[in-house]
Amino acid sequence: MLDLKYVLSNLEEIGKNCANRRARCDLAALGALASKRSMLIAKSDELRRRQKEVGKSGGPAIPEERKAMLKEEGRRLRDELASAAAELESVESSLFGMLRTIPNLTHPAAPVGGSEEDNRVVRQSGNPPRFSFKPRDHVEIGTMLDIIDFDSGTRVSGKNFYFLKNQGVILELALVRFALDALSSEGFELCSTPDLAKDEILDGIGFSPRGPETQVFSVEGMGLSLIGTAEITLGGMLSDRILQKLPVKLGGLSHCFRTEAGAYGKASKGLYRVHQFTKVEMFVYASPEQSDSILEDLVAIEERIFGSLEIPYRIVDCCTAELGGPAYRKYDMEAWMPGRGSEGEWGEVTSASNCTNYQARRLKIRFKDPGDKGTRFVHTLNGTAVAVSRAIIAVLENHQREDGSVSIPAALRPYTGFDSIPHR
RNA sequence: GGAGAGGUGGCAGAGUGGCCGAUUGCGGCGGCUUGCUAAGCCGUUGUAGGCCUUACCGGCUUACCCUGGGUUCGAAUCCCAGCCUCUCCGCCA
Repeated sequence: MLDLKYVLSNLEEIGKNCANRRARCDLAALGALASKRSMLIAKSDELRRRQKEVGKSGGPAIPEERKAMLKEEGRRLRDELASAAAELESVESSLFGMLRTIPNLTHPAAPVGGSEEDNRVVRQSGNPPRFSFKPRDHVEIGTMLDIIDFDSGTRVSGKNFYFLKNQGVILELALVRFALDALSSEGFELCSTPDLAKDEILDGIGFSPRGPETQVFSVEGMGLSLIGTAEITLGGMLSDRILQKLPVKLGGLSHCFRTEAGAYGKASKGLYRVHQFTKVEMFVYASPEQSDSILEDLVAIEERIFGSLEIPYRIVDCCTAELGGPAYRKYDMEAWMPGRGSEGEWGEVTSASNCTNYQARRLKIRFKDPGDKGTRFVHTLNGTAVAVSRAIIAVLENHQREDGSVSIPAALRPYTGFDSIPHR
């Protein structure tokens, strides 16, 4: 959420930003609600002030007659206050509801554009591998090697669920451990997080837990939802706190659950778009001065991880329309997936965002600036270290051999304990 | 799951209907004292919203004593519900 005062005093900038981001907002209505809110607060404050005054002039030993008058006056104030408070509540709920739909400001260097084609490719590492045979996709490989079982997943849990089996299980754990070790050596504090979180936390991070196009599964009657990413739990971890030392770097392991509502029609074979996967996530609380450069650091870590896995990738600077609500700037990493499309395609495997103070404002995460009295909101950043399901696609498809077996990249072998997955 | 105790400012800990945004101690900050240190003395010290003023400083006001309701002219204080913590018992991966 943006700062209300900032929005009100920079209407033109906000309007332009909303347009760039393809977000709808009615700033005139917002302004009208905001002045109504100020008026109602002033009114309630004044009523409460008089109420206090009346209360104080009470006391135990005053004449009955005067007491009766005070009671009368007090009751009147109470009723007036109740109606003002009710009106204020309704005004605030529409005002803040509206404010929450306004997306974050945008980094001046982020490309302006309305669709994926407007994302800017920043750099590429490696080239798509050349196979002397027709490469298989991961669904075929996974089934052949008996390491992924989609049919059982569908029977037990429904479409877009899966079982990992045999070396597939070990591969998942190896990727997780590999990523955790990488983060640990980068100074991240490791966490394994809850897989469910309170709806208010989801909301603060910018996920809407309810509603028709929600991306998250909710637990009936509990006020809890299955998390779509550990960004939610890691960001919630320090909510309502005043931090002393920045940056705070957390590396979180969790399962991620997504409904993928509205994702019909997009290329989504096999593991690419599933309802549940395991992910190691980076989350950083930083000062406003640090956040730009930390975003670059996060991307560099992602690149080292995929570089070590010997997977060709490219980094894209996401355009305004693709940023989502909270991100100020976002870099996606796309890995080459030889089995995707007819001749292979780039597919998103990680994503790193700087959300500036957009999430921190709602989650009330501040820090003390030693130079300054008072507190300021921190900046939050997040980035994927390894999203296991998509990493498995990239590993299997890039390292496949003609007979269907898969060679394990050297960096991963200490974690798997085997150097290839043979065809059975 | 059952029984008890409790949740107050950075921390400790008073406060059982109006004099309480809250005694006091510690800590923090500023100053005095001091050859240095220790000690002592004086002062100061929460967060957020609204209005006004504004280059800056600031002024007025409201809210916040776990959360949400209620009683009352008036609630940290009384009542109800919930959450959390601690102790004991039971159950369990």
